[in-house]
Amino acid sequence: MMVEKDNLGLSLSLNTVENHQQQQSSLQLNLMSPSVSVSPSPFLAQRNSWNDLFASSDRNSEMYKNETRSFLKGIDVNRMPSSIIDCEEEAGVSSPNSTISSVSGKRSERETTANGEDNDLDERACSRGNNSDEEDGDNCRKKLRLSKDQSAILEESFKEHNTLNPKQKLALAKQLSLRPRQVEVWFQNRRARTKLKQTEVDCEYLKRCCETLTDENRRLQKEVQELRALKLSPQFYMHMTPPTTLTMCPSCERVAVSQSSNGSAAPSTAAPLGPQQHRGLPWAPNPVHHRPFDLLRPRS
DNA sequence: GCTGCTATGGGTTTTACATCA
DNA sequence: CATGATGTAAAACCCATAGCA
Repeated sequence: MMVEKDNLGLSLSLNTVENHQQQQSSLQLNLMSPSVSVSPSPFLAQRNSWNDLFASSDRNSEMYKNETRSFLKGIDVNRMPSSIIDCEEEAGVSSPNSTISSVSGKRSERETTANGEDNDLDERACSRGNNSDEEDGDNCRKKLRLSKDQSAILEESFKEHNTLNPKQKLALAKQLSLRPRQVEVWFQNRRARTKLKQTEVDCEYLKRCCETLTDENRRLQKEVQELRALKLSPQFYMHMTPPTTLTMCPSCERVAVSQSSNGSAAPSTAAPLGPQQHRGLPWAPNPVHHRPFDLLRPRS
């Protein structure tokens, strides 16, 4: 949906706890991205509020681990809606796409006894179990679109948190009359779309960095040429003072020029004093005019 | 034919658990 | 017996891509 594209909830800093290394590496770029906020990821920030509702969604946390274990032991609170289970039981056995055949015996044994997460195995057998498409018969892949209401609720949930723990998934699935697998897939695809959008933003940003650096390079080369031309002129040497000790001001990063020959503390260049310049101190203007990346930083 | 959305299957990473030295 | 190393299975996730509207 086009409307959705503008509402992807993009963020510069997606370094959430569970992100993999590859994601983190790409997202560090975002810290300087000009088109989006530099504040921490909304996903990260919103995780807490979601967790308030659903205990913990962090799969690294002990609470989550315990939850997962409780799923495997078949706690009733995570039981699927009966209608959904019925659908999956019908579809799961006959589908050629079922992953049941590929799992180990141990796993299969658990499927027969456990509720909750393990229903996903059956869900994978038939990708489509929406209540509205009973007439589909053999073919599971029809009427793929979710309703507007379903999409809106999923979108809202995604804004709250871009990943789901089993409880959240089941609750959403029940609320939307979807199978947990469908909710899971929707979130996966939604994360993929977000990442794609972020990649586009990063790409644009890098492009602009490249352009800025090219301009800067051009400018510096021109400056070098001018200086070389000046160097050829004998008058150039007459204005030069011998270099002595150079130190850097820690606050403004300007170069201090202490001239031991005459003891004066005047700046060595003809540049006027800037607003940050320390009057009365021997800080010369910083030879670096500006940093190219600064130009790209978001201006408030 | 193109586009966007949904679903699938394969591969990877993380975690828990069992076994062994 | 406690402990660390290692192997294995399961779960969750990402990614590429197929199928559908």
